[in-house]
Amino acid sequence: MKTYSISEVAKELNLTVYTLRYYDKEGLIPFVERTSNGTRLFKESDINALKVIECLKSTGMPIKEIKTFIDWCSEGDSTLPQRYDMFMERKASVEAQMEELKKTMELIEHKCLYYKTALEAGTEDIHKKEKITIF
Amino acid sequence: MKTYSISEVAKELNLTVYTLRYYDKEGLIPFVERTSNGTRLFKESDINALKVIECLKSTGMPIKEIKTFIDWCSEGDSTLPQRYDMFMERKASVEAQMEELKKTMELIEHKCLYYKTALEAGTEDIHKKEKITIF
DNA sequence: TTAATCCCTATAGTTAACTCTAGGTCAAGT
DNA sequence: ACTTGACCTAGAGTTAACTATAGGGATTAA
Repeated sequence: MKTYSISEVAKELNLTVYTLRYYDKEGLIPFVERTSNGTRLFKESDINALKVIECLKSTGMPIKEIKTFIDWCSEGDSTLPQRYDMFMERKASVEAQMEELKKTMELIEHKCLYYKTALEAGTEDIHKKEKITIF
Repeated sequence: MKTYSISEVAKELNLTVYTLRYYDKEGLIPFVERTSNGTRLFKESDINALKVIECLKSTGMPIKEIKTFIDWCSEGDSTLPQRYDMFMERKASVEAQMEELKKTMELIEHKCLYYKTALEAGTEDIHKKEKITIF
């Protein structure tokens, strides 16, 4: 079975070797095997697991909570309910983040317009006259 | 003109007074006036400015960059191009974040399904048989 | 008038998530 | 034989963004 070195995995996932070792130290990747002298050997499935970890991280989940999930995975079928709930919570969280981003986008787009108009007029005063000032 | 105390503003914006004083120290709200003995008096417009600051923060913009923007605002019309460019960049960034979140959501939803099926079957092995394993 | 409750500053401490350094092992190339 | 360049651990350092503490001033309620 093909394996990858830590630096190959780092490159593939746009992480540093420091980060990967840090994840290991924090218990996120206990399944990664080692050679007799301690060198980590990453399997394809380990890289996939890391992709899930990165996905969870991108939802804003802290590393400690991700570790809890990894621990559940190691414990087997008895933790299926917890893991299901966790992903449902993540889903709700991502939905909320999308809503937030939408609102943010509205304000940002408003400001883009605000500054476009001001730039064309050469002065911000145009908005004071028009009473559309926000800032 | 009506003014607000730091704790009123904190409550309104779901921040702490610590955070507001920290923002002040970092130069994000140089326009907030003071009484003779140093107590901050927030105007309605200051609260609106803080809402814009929170919006920028929610796009992932670091406080130092927000300060740069605030400085530009103080400098007047000569910095309109920079400010316009900044908001256009923010817009692009938020668009990218939305794309990212969408991809994240796909994986999360996939895992929700994965665990729903496993939960119904009582075991994760169902996926090993069906070869839909991801993790 | 005194106690509570707000406000202030300066500065120290915290937390998360890295990021780096020192010191060492091991395999491959010259 | 020796240098280069991967890899390793333990532990120190960094950064951002708070968060809290100590010590003090002003206003208000009893």
